[in-house]
Formats: sequence, structure tokens, C-alpha cells
Amino acid sequence: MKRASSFSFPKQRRLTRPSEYERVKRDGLVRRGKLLMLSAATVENSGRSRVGFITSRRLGSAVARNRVRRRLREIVRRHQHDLRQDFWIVIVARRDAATASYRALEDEWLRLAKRASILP
RNA sequence: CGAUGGCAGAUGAUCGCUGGCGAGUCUCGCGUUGGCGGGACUUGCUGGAGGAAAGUCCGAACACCAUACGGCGGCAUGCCGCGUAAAAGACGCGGGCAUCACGGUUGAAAAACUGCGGUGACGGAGAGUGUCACAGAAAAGACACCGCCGGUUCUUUGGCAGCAAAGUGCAGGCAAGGGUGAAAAGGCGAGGUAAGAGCUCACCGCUCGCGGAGUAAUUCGCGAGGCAUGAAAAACCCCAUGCGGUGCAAGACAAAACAGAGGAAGGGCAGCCGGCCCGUUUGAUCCUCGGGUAUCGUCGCAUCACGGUCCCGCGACCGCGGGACUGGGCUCUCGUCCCGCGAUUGCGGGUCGGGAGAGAUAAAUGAUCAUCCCGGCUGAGAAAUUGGCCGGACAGAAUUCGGCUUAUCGCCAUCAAAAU
RNA sequence: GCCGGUGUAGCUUAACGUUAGAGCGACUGAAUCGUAAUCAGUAGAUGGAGGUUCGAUUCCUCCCGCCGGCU
Repeated sequence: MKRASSFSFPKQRRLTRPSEYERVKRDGLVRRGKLLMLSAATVENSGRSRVGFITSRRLGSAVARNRVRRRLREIVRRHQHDLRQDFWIVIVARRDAATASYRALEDEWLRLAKRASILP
């Protein structure tokens, strides 16, 4: 088991396959917020939870999409030790997320994660 | 304001992402040992967005498609020269011509000459088809509304009469003037005429020829012709020239299941046929094979299928594979020196030396904080100075390169006679 | 990433290069006790910027938006 002080968040901890996104979309529990939409599905014996991010063209230019995705990744990375295990999570950024600050996105994430019961 | 060129906030802390090269621990597979290959975790060093990476508007490389040739069609290009991989297929630089604006000189003016700058998809309307609304007589083989001119019929008036004047009708001549229009059939002046007309003449324009200058576009001079040639080809079209198509989601490789082909073994299993033993045959089983896929990948693809020396492994040598060091080529960049052009800045070329050379695939290059820097607003202070707030753009590689276009807060350097 | 198509009133659509029309909708008025239907009338548009042309929705160039195809 990793040390608690490590905040590393490599690619293995992210969802990368279309089939994985399809599974979360099919089985997942959806929580909708103003800035984000969060889906979480239970996957038995998968170890530490994995997260995928969706930033569509609706958010704006490539720069805006990259910024939102990087911020979301950073937020999840910082809170990864609070996450429960055996979850696959998909975070979809809504249009207002393009102009939201880092703090606003973080608050939204914490609120939705608690409602989805993936954070204690 | 403008033109050209350059830059695209800096430093640090903490936590990360991704490529490359390693190290350690654990573990899996293969192998008789040495070892080889993979996975997980920890960790070290090192590289990591742009001037437009954008739009995908041109062009090229590269790959595949009948090594793709000819014709039709289609598309593109279209003053000249040079540069570049790039004929007129991108673009840049210089020149020519046209046109526009402004300035200067001459002039009473019109205009002419000249300077600086802007613009130009700048072959052909002297091959054909079509178009030119409204207005206007007429809009393209010119025409005649008003008008001008002489002839003639009739009427009126004047006159003794020949005749003259006015009006009217008819058949003619003319295109000067008026008016319309975006545009009216060379312009202007003189002669000429009934009135007129390139009908004739001078000048200008146009066309052709000859000669000079220039690589050429073109231009200058001389001579001739005699007005024929309205606009528009970003209408169709004609002429000349060029172009095969598709695009890295191009394409190459590896590769399961199912189906297929060939074979084997055994009479061990199931079915069919013949009444049965048994035989025939089909399926299942096992092996092999080729083609094409799903999925997951590898390559294409990250400057170069370059050279040398040494070491290691297989190996008698040759050779093959891997590694280390080193040298070279290419591109960019910095510095030094030299050469050519130029009055300087500079431009072009070369020598030597230093530095650099992103590469993913749900897609890295980041987040937070602090300090400083730059710009704007503002408070305190006599000033030096100091405090607060806001802002630091446009924008994110996706096969690569050369251009073009578009977006862009600002800062720096140089230039800027006049006009705008 | 690569390659195509398309843009006219609020909506659906017309328009040889010479005044942008139509239907539905909106608004105003008439009529009705009132509403609908009906009748009369009004407003409203060429995605943007340049260019060619006497004149551009139309022809050309560059941007902008929308839609689609290719693993």
C-alpha cells in the first residue's frame, strides 16, 4: 500500500477506454450540479478508485477545455486519499465550468462527491 | 497615428503529469546453469507548446491506389525579370504599365511635367452566343424627338411682276446644338459646306511599320493609315500553360473466435444409408495452411537506414546483435572573422567556435502560494518614497515542412521630407 | 486530425445581375356582448468585411456560425 503522503496520480488511476466510460454511463449513479455532473459506478475488487474526465466542445476553445480538465484532475488528485475504494467515477464538466475558478470547482466536487457517497 | 523588425513576464517553494536513459525491491513466464523477456512499487538524471501551434486557403515531402498513358470533362494560373524544391502551379523581391489621393513646378484656366504613397484576378470583347434595367430618338450591323438645311404642294401677307416673308403638308440631306443616361460611336481647333460630316488639315489619342534603348514587360523617335476598336470575360466562352486520385483515420506489421482448405489418427464418440456383423459417408477430435477481421498493440513518429574506435554476447574467423566514447551531415540560434553590394543602419555568402533538436492517443507540458517586474487607477507625503485595487493578451502541438489569412494586452529597437 | 456541405423576416421558403416577394406567426383597427374564424392595414430579412460591376441575395476573395462524413 502506498504511503499516505503520496499524491501521485498516474494514468493507471484514470479511465482511458470507451468501454469503461460506457460501463459507468450504464451502471452509474448520477449527481448533477451547476458546474459538474458526476457519475459513479461500483466495480467489485477493482482496488483504488479510478476517475475519468469529459470536457466537451461546449466548454469552448482547446485552451479552456484543457484548463478545466487540468483543474479537475488536480482537485481529484488532492482529495484522492478521501475517496472510497472500488469505484469508477466520471466527471463531466458543464458549460459554466469554463469560467469557474479553481475554488468553485473544488467546492462543487466535494459537495457532489458527498452526495454520491464516494466521500465519507 | 504609421512602417519594419524583435519579445511574448521572471524567480522560488510545495505537490504533480508525460517522453527518454538508468538504479533498487518484489514477482511472473521461458530456459539444464549463466541468462532472456514482462509486470508492480520506490527512486535518480534529463527533455517537454506557438508566433500564430489556429483557419485548413495554397504548395511540397511521404504513403497507397493498375509504375495512372491518351481523349473528354473539370480545376487552377494569366504584364516582365529574379529567388526558392516550386515555368504562368504558393509566396517574396525588383521592374513596367494603368489608376486613385496628395504635394511641388509651369500655366489665366484647362492641363502638362514631376515627387511620394495607395490600389490593380494586369491574356483575349479585332472567333462566337448572350447581357446592358429605368430614362432616352437611339444601348450596339447606330438612330432622329426637339433641332439645322435646301427643294417642293397649298394658304396668308407684301409687291405691277420676277419674287420675298410666315405658316402648313410631302419627299430628302445632316448629326453641329438641346435633352436622357453609368455609358451616346475619337477629342479639340481651323478650313470646308445649303447645313454638316476625318470630308480635309494641325495637335492629342488609336492601329500598323521601321529604327534606337532595355534580358524582358515596355519605352523613345520617325513614317504611314484614316477612325474601323462602347462596357463587361469576378456572363458563357476562346487562347496558352499546368494538374491522375486519395490523404498518416494515408499505409505497413502482428493477431483470437467463427467459417474455409488440406491432412492425420482411430475404429474410441455421434448421426445417415444398406435387414445385421460390417462397410460407405458426414460430423465431432487432433495437426497444418492461406486470406481477411474483432480486440489489444507495434511501426509510420520525432534531426540522420552516416562513419570510426573500444567493450560485451552468439560465433574457430567472416558476420550479426547490443552498449560506451568519439567524429560528421541537416535545421535553428548566438558569437567571431572574412568577402561582395550599399554613403550608414543593413542585405547576401562563407570560415571557425558554442548551444539546442517536444512528441501524446479519453490525449503530457500543470495547480496552489509567495516575492519581484510591467501597465492603469488611486490614497499618504514637501520630496525621496510608500500603501491599496485592477489588469498582464490571443491562444494549446497531433505525419512533417514552405507560404498565406485571421486573432492578439502590451513592451523594446529603428525609420518617418511633404501630405493623409 | 483529415475532408465536404450550407447560411434570405420569429418559422418554412421564392427571387435571368437592375424596386427582395409569399405562407404561417406578431402588432393595430373593423366586426362581435366577448373569443375564434373573417376583413383591412402596419412593422420586420439577404451571416460579416472587402472586391468586380453603372448596379450584387446572385459573381469572386477572406472571415464567422451551423450541419455532415472518414478510425
